[in-house]
Amino acid sequence: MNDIALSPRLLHEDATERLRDMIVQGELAPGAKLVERVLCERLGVSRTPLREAIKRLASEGLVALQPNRGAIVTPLTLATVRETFEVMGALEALAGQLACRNITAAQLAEIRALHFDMLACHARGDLAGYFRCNQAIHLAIVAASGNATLAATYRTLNAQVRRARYLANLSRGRWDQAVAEHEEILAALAARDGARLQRLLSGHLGAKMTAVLAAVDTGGANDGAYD
Amino acid sequence: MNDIALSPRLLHEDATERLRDMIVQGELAPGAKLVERVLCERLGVSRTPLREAIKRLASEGLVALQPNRGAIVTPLTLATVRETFEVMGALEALAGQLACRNITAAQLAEIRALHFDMLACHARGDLAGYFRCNQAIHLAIVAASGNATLAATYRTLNAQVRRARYLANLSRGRWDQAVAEHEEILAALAARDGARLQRLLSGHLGAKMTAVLAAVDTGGANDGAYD
DNA sequence: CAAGCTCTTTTTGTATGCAAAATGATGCAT
DNA sequence: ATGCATCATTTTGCATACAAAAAGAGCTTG
Repeated sequence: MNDIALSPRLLHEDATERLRDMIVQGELAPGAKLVERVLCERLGVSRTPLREAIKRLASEGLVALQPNRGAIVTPLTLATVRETFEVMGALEALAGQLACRNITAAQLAEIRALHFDMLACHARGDLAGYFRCNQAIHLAIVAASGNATLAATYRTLNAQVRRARYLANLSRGRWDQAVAEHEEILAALAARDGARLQRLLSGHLGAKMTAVLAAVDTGGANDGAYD
Repeated sequence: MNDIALSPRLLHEDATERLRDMIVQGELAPGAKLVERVLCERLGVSRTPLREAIKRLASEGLVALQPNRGAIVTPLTLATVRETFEVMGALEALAGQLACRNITAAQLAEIRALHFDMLACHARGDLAGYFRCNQAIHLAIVAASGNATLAATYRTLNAQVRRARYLANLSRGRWDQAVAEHEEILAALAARDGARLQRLLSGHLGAKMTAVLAAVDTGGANDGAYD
């Protein structure tokens, strides 16, 4: 009858997700050593699934393996953040172009709804909520491209950028600017203007990168990851 | 004295590489089931490092995990091949743009040398050699971008495309065309004409995709993966 | 003969044990 | 004290043992 089998959660998958979250949220700081015994206790699994999780995260670039010396959380350098933004910019530009061809009315409506949610958060000064909406919009555009490989690649790189969020905050000026950029992005998408959307997304990502780099560089109170 | 320690090869890294090669070269066909005991014998390792290797390849997209039912080699569908080409096209375009800014004289000289090697293979009708040179050129351009994240992402996706090589061959007409395109690419790179290089690489990848898709679709004797 | 049931075998997922490498502590000589 | 050799401890890497799930064989029943 009930074929909606709750997928039998495997320990190593669970461990992978939780460990990834711990890294993205900065609970495990960049450069921190991953001591197997400690993480086993914290996650309540044995070393075998934990080690499998670590190997997966290594392939995602969140963890660096050190032969015979375990693993560390990948350090977040200015160079890698800039590199990641460059690649994500190209991917989002492509996604925008494809989305203009492939997006459905329902998908566009959902993005528009998320856009207004985002405006509401901005008006209230709710930065955390704004961040969630913003992420959802970008992921929705990427999903609307209809290219699953693109979406998967984007998500993997995005994890790297999200880590920066916990190192810096967002200036009011940059925040306002980001919202204005989103207005234009939505308009271009609704008009199915692929070339324009591509330019806007590229510029948007570039500005975001500049903000994040400046924030990270000054060890400062700025977080471009919100826009 | 001798600190040049020959890196102590770890079994799981070795297993990862060999398993990846087996998949890329089609020794393990798309959709094939990965039976742990069999692979352990073939690779001469126990299940622990083998399973770690499988997890890594899962994150690279070469393997699909099936909870409680092991893993299979990711099927190669037309859709995923097309998707992968689309993403790689965007990445190469970005790489070309960056390479025009960052490439060193030595790097350019090496690419030029590879280009002539490639012409030699083409003249001799040495398809395998041509393929090697061609891959080396594209990887060198990506490397010359100076963006390591871009290079790593590119390599991961490239593994997917290389699998198609073992499903199809390359027509003479397409081969000649590809060589002509490479002439233009080299010229644009030497002239540091980023915009033009971007267009050329995009078009080149697009043509390659068309060739591969046609070849794969007809189950045919065509292999765009060579160009 | 098809469909379903039970029992066996195989395969996967996880925990644990053991050996090698790395880390840290102790003592010694300078 | 400082540098360094030696030894104990810890940690990693790998193999294996055990349990649960899936796959398969053979029987039964409609």
